[in-house]
Amino acid sequence: MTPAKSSRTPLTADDWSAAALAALERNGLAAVAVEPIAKTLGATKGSFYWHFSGRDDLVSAALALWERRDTDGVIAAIDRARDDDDRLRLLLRIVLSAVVASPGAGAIELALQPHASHPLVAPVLARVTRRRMSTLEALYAERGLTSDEARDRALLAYTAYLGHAQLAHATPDRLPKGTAFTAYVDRVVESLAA
Amino acid sequence: MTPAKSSRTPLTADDWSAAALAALERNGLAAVAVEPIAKTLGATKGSFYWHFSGRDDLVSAALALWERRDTDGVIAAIDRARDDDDRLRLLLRIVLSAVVASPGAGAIELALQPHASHPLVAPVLARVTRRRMSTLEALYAERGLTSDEARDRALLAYTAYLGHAQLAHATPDRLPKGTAFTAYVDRVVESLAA
DNA sequence: GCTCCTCCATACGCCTCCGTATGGAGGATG
DNA sequence: CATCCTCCATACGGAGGCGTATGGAGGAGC
Repeated sequence: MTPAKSSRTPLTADDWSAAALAALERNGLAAVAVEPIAKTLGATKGSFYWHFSGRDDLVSAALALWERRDTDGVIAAIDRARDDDDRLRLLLRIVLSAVVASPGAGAIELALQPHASHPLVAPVLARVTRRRMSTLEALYAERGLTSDEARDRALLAYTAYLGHAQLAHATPDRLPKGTAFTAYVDRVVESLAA
Repeated sequence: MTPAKSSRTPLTADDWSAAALAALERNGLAAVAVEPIAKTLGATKGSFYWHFSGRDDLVSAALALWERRDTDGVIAAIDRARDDDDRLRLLLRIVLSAVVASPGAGAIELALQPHASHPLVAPVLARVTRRRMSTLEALYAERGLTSDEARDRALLAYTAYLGHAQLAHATPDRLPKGTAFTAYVDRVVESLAA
């Protein structure tokens, strides 16, 4: 059996952050509540207030974790792609497919929508949006578009992604399934990258 | 002055529904709470429980109000348009512009996102999405597209609208302003209607 | 083996919201 | 003017969340 007998390994702040992010992803910002999350971790508030100063602290940690995981990750993957690949099409295909493949992808920005002006949420949301759009804009500029054109195209591509994620989570039955879905993604990618 | 002296006119269930919808629009489903809304109406729970059976009843009423106001309204406006107008472009232009013109447009579907699977929310969201997409699909079919093509194009147009609304509310500074905005809308409409 | 330091459980008071009980003001109705 | 019915205020109990106080278990270091 596992080494420890009954004494479990101590919880870390990251454990709490991850649990908070999971709660945020599934049930919205209101679900980032100390006592319910403590229950899922098999702990009590005593542990929480040792690692964090309060609920706001936990919310901030979860948002920071999201920013690192979902935005830095994708952007880094694209940067790592071979330069002569069609990185724009690659990026679009990755993110549009991920929304249905991995259940949590794109769920956080949706969960944050009702709290876009929340003092803890707003700066993170602004940063994530700006970085994502800059990446898109650069990819369009790479293809020879003017600055204005690249900006508009990046805008349309990003709004299409956001709406795609929204639809996939709220009313998934509206999206085609199986091969029809990949065909649909192909058409969208072509439409956005043409 | 107004007819009544100090005695205010009695509240109706619609007053509560409208206040609930406003709260939902601004602060999410969690803000549809009896006591805070009572405060904004200058009343107490005593009034509320006269008109409604409980909180769920109020939520349902607000959702029904939204469905009537935001979806029936737009679809009816399009149906009323002269047949030889380009109704697809008209619709797209209306909804894309409304998102920034009237602050509340498109805000409810965003506020509902974290609760898409909520038993009271899910059916309304499904109905609204289905009807909107059917309308779009019919407009594309009108232009001679096949059924499959029309469905895919409607899907892309609707996701672009959703994402546009999301961006406009969460990070409005990412959208161009003034004449640049109308130019952007023109390009999006052309891209979607071409 | 004693001490200290880390990590956490328990217990408490407070606040906010839900839902219920109860009574009362005020117009309608005879 | 007495009565009834509509609409609502007040007051209460309960649930669940936040933050604090306090003590204790258990390993690290000497």
